[in-house]
Amino acid sequence: MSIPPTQPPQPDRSSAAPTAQGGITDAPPFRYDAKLADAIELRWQQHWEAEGTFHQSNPGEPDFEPDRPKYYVLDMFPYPSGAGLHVGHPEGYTATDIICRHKRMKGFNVLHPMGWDAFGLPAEQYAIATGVHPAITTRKAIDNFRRQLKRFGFSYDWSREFGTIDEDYYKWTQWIFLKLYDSWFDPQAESPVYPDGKRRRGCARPIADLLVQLEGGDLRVGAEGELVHAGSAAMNPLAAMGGGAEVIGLRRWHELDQKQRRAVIDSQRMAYLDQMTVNWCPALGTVLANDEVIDGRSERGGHPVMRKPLKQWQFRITSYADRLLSDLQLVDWPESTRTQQSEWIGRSEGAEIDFEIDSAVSGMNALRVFTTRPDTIFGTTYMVVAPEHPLVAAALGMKHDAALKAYVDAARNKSDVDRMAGAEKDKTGVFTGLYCLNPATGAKIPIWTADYVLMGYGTGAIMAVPAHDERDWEFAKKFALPIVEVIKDPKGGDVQEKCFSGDGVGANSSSVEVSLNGLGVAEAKKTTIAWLEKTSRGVRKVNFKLRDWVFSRQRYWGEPIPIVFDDAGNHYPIGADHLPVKLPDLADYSPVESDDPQPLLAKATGWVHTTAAQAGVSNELLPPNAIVRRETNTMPGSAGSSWYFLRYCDAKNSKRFVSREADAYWMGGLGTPALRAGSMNPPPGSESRGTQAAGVDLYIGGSEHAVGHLLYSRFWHKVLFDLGEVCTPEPFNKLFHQGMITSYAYQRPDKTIVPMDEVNEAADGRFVETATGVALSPVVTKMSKRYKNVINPDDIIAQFGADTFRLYEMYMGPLDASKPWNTKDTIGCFRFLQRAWRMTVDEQTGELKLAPAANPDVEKQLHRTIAKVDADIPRLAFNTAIAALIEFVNLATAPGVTRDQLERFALILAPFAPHMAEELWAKLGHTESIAYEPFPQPDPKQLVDREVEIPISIQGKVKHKIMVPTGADKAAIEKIAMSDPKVRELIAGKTLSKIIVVPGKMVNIVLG
RNA sequence: GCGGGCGUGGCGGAACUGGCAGACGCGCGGGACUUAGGAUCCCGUGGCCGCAAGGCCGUGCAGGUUCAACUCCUGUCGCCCGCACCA
Repeated sequence: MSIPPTQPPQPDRSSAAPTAQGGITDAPPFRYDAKLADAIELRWQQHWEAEGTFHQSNPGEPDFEPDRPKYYVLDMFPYPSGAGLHVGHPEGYTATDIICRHKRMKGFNVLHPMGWDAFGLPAEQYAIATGVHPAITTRKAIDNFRRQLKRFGFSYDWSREFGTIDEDYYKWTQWIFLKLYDSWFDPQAESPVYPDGKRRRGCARPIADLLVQLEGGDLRVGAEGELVHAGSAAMNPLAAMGGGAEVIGLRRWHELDQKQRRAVIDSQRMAYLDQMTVNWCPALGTVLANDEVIDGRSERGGHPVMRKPLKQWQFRITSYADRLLSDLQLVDWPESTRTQQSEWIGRSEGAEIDFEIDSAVSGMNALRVFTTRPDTIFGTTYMVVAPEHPLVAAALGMKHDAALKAYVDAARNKSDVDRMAGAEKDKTGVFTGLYCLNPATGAKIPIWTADYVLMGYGTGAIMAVPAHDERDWEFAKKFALPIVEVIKDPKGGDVQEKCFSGDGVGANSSSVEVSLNGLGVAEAKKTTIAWLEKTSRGVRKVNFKLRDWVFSRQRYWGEPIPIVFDDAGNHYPIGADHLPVKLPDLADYSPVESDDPQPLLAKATGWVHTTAAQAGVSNELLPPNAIVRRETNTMPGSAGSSWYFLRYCDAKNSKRFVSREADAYWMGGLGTPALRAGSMNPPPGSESRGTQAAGVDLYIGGSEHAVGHLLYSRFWHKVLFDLGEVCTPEPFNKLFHQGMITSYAYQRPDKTIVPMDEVNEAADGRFVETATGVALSPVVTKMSKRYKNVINPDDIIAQFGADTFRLYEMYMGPLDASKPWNTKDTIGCFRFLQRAWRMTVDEQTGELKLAPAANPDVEKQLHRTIAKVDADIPRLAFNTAIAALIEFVNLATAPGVTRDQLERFALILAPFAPHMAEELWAKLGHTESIAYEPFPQPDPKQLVDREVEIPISIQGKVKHKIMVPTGADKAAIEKIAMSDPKVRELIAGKTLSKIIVVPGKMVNIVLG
């Protein structure tokens, strides 16, 4: 490193210059105002950039320091929009920057990268609106974001920067897609070893392994193409149901023809192509994932979303449901986020039960249902199937029923908005004309169809027990179906009046085969399932709400899916050595608004039609000159963000998506050799729940990603872990969500909101609408263009500088709380920096002015401040750390600080206000950046006083205070208290009942 | 409806494991320096009573546990976030 400037840049103040507050000033030349802050900050930002101060090398690189422990701090990378940075971005980014700067000073190798989540719908839509190619607008937005982030002085290692739209990057996104394409989930196999030393059951394996097992005869193929273990134990319990051990239609691999074999393999892939009902948004011209649909409307734009059958690429995330759920226990995440994920996964235990159909329906003799309440089977008085259930189509095929047909058609054509609105309204439904038999009672019961039963969950059919299920009860009441009580409410409620879904005792539940009478719910469930399994009428079953991840989008601005098709519609992967499949240029990339999905890339006809050799398909799969058609769907926005944290570890690698060494070091959690060998304790501040799962040490971002991004990333990471490509089962060890920064807005009495620039503040502090004079009340809302209450970070930096901005956002309140921005309050942080500056720098000359000798009170307070800041930073309690810094300056201003004290103060200020800290550090004569100087240690002796003041309470109320020696025991304190004249006076003439002494804390005297 | 979280001065917030409620900042009041101040500095600032000393009240509301409750328990009201016919 070169010698940094020791003189501050001389700002232009030749004439009366505007101050931060815009008035005319004759302020001294070295006053810390907006102009000087700007000069200092730009000077240091240029210096850091020129010197590569925050470049962090990887293991194996020349200047890598292997003896230091590692710490990987990740921000959720931004989606660069044309609007530029929002004040919400720097909130999380400042927090991580403080952590990183602190860790560096504590001797860690710190990985702190930044990049761009740049594919996606908004850029495409903006491009459509303006007619400019999304690549151009996106690059421009990235440049602006980068400029803004650099202006905050964040200590990113910019050498690792990339965007998801970079060919070097999406090449590997496509490579991961192919990894998923070329693997299957083996429920019998065990995962690689977790950091806890154990393996987990159920693991992704290469398709090649599946072929070996099929060819070797270990696996056979069932009637419906499912895999069955040759050892007779069915992999799919359903296959064993009904047919007993002798499974009909079990075939060996060599008995299958080419087409059948392909179908079996393709149906096992982790990435598979299948017809499914999708969320189709006609207005956006694309399919959306479940988490992109809010209340039946698109998350972006709020357009209606329809259900539509479509062939789509999907990921078998459901096969990981169990591990995604149980591994949540390994990570140090907010409770609310873990709860959200586990509810999204939605595990429920119950049984699948076959009800014999008591009507002649061709090809169907049983109706299979899923229930979590098998214990209520005796109370089943009717059945309900979803309108899309095959049984309904069968019923319609047998006999014309106008009412039934009308109902089914209506349900099919309903958008999700309408169907969900139905949830609020009455139950609807139609009798199908079919009956089945209750296996418990033998009673003949009707089969209805109703849209409150969803085809996508369970088997799309339920056994209705109106006595003990709220929804069934409502339906039964409406259609006058019988309600039979089979669980006695201990409180004696009447199920004809109100359904009872709590725990109680079985009743009316006895047959020749089984009796549940007198059993509690849990016991009755067990008994029922045992009976069902014994009589082959049903099996224990676990269901999940989680659906497979739909991965096809009909958009332009996304990663192409590296697949081609032959004439017969068979798909083939593109060889890894032919990646990336580059996104072709399109003359016209506007969407085709249509009820019938049209991928945009189909317009690139020259690109779509190619040969196997040109596309890069292995000639083992297809002859080189075979005519093929490229996949025209693209990947969703969540593709690139599902693994970007891995790329940062080794961003320039052209051989692998991340080198094994870089992954092991940065993601491994036990990066330091000494730590790995157990010869060193983890450094203080690193003790989290973590290293059970390892991964990124700290990940900060918004809670809106609690299910989408954070679940998808976990899934990809687990597949890569199972396939041996990465070394940890979880990507993010500690997760933290910053709260939303809101803003004030003004509300009329009718609750409508007035834009900020149409509001006047009256002299008495009340607010009125300028146009009407109507009185308004201030409310806290999301920042929004509509309310004109959006704060632009550039404006704040221009007014106060980046150090003030950083301090203010961290000082507003707890990091995870939602807080209102109040520009007025920023002045407090600005004044703090100004006072700190004035305390040590002569405002006329710019020279340091230091006290010749240390004031003991200042010294003591400095040690306490160091201890407080050092403890608060790892807790992410920046607001209280900053308060402590302010207190120190307030106390030290009058006596002044010595050179030695200023050094320590600059060091503890550095994580928060790095520019001023560097400036002071340089003024102190240092030639190296403050960034890697050791964080000061407090002297423990300075942290305790010889005497402490403790309160004396009488009857629990503080009446007096006394001084006692630190460490005095109960007896000593009681003696001091009782001999104190004031205390004697207070208790004179009263009867003592009890004296409670908490050493070092307080004394409470209880009178009789 | 279900799940999670939160209610503390005029405002943002602090208070570690039950032990002095209101740290720190904004705002406000007073003063200093000033031709001037929307700059800067100093003092004060939860409410009520009192000249003062001091007293009483006070962490959404109502109870409870405790020598002691912002903190724990029960009930209740309000706000925010997530999920929402998942059988």
